[in-house]
Amino acid sequence: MSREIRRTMPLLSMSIVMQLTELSARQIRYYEEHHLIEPHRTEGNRRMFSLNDVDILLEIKDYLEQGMNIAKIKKIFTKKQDPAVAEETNLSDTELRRVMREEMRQAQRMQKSSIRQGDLSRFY
DNA sequence: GTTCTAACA
DNA sequence: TGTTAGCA
Repeated sequence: MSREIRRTMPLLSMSIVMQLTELSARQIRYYEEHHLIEPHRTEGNRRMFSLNDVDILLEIKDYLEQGMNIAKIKKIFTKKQDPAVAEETNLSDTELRRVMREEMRQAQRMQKSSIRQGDLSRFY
């Protein structure tokens, strides 16, 4: 079985993922709405998560605990999947970490901005 | 009993 | 985000 399949095979129920990530069902569904995860659906429209989904959720949880809002987290994940950025970061792990640290700093600066987040979220 | 969507305090 | 309503 390929690595990709093991990673994306849908096999986890909502209740399991809730315990694994310690996130509420409300939050998990909300992050799906924002295309941060893409769980499969059963015939009965029930969500089936993959290990990859759980991985992403745990990462989201980390960023959340560091004070980032969905808009900023969304931006980071979008950039991560961007082919151009992927090529840049492929230079080395060290470089990738540098880029991520920069993302974090920028996000935290935004968090402290006097301008209301609601207004800024549109641009991210 | 569990999960889903939609909507509201 | 939590929570609740009404379904499947």
